[in-house]
Amino acid sequence: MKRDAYHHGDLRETLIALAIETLARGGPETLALRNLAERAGVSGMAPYRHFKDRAELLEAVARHGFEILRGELVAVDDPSDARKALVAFGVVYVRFACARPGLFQVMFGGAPPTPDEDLSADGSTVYGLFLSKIARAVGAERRMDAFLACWCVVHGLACLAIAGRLRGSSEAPETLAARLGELVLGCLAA
Amino acid sequence: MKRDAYHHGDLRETLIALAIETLARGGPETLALRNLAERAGVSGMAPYRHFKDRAELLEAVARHGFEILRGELVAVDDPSDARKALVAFGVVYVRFACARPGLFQVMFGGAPPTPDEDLSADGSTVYGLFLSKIARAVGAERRMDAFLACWCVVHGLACLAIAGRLRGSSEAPETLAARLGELVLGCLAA
DNA sequence: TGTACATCAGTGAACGCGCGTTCACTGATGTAC
DNA sequence: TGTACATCAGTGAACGCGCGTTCACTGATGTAC
Repeated sequence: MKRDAYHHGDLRETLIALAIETLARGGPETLALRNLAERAGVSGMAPYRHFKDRAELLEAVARHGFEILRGELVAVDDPSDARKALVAFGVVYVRFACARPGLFQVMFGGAPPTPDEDLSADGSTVYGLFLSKIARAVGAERRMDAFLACWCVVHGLACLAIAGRLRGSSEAPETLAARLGELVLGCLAA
Repeated sequence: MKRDAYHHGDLRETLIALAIETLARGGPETLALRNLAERAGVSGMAPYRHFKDRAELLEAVARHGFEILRGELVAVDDPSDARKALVAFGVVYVRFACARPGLFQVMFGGAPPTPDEDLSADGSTVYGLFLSKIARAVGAERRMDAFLACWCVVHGLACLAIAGRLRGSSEAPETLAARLGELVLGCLAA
C-alpha cells in the first residue's frame, strides 16, 4: 500500500515486522534503528515518528511476539482434553523459542509487562491460557505450583535449546518438550 | 602483589574478576575491554596481551563462572542422601543465577563448551555433579529424562527469576526452587 | 658476578565503525469555511 | 468547488559517544655464557 509514496503508510508495523525478521537470526543486540529504517527504505530519523526511542521499539516488538505466541497456542488448543492441550502448549512454546530465538530473548529479556497483564488468568494472555488449562488438569490446592513447574520445565527447555545446551541429546527440543511435559503432568495429576 | 609495578603481575585474573564484578549488576553487553582495563589501572591495550579479543575474555569469564558454581554445589553436597543433595543443588543453582544474573547469562549465552566437557558424567563438572546424583536417586531407564526435567525446572526458574517474571509470586526464587525440586523429584522417584 | 640479549608485558596515539539521537527543515495530507 | 491552513510524516546533515582493534613503541624481566 503506497509503498513509494512519501508517506509510507504503515511504517510502524513495517519496522516491527523487519525487527522480528532480523531476530530470527540474531539476538536483541543485532537490532539497530538505523538499519531497520534503511531496510524499510526510509531515512534514519523516520522511526522516531513512531517510537520514542530504541527501547520503545523493543517493547512493541516484545508485545507483538507475545501476540504471535498466543496465536500459535490457541491454534493447538484442545478444549476437550486439558492435559493434551498443555502438552501441545509446551511443544509450541519450545518450537517458538527455537524458531525465533532473538524474539524470544526480547520477550523475556527486557522489563516485564505490567504486573496485572503478567499473570492474569482471563485466558486472553499467554499466561492466562496456561493457567486456565492447569486449573482443569490439576487440583486447586497445588495449582500455582503445578503452573510454575510446567512453565519452568518448558521455559528452561527453551532457554537451554537456544543456548545450544541440548546438543548432547539426539532428540529435537520439541520431542523433548512433549516427553517431559507428559512426565511432569503425569506426576502432577497423580 | 606488585600492583604498582610496570608488570601488573596477574592482569589476566584481575580482568576476569573485574568482569565478574561488573556482571553482578549488568548484562554481558555491559562488558567493555577498555572499561575493564581502565579499572585495572592499565592502558586500553593491555588486555590484548592476555586475550585475543573480547570473545576470548567472555569465554574465560564463563569458564570461571562454571568453576564458582561448581564450588557452591560441592559445598552443599550431601553424599548420604542423593535426593536431598539434588534439591540443595537446585536451590544453589537458582540462587547463583539471581545473585550473578550477568555472569549466568554469559555462561549460557555464548557458545557452549566443548561437547565432551558439556555432558560428561565424571563428577568434576556441574553437569557431572547433577548426573551422578540423579543416577542414585532415579532408576536407570528414566535417568536421562529425569536429569533433563530437573535441569529444565531449575534453569527455567533461574531464567524467569532473572527476567523478573516471578514477581507475581510472593516467595523468593530459592524457596520456589526447593519446593518445585521436591515436587518433581517426588514424582520421578515414584 | 657481570654483561648481552631475547622475551615478555606493558604504553599511548590513532582509526574506523555504527550507533542513538538532535536539529531545523519540507513535502504530503486532510479539514474548515 | 476552491482556497487557507494546521498537522502529520517524512528528510538529511551533523554530533558525540564508546567501542574493538591496529600500530609502532618501550620499559621491565629473566636467562645464557
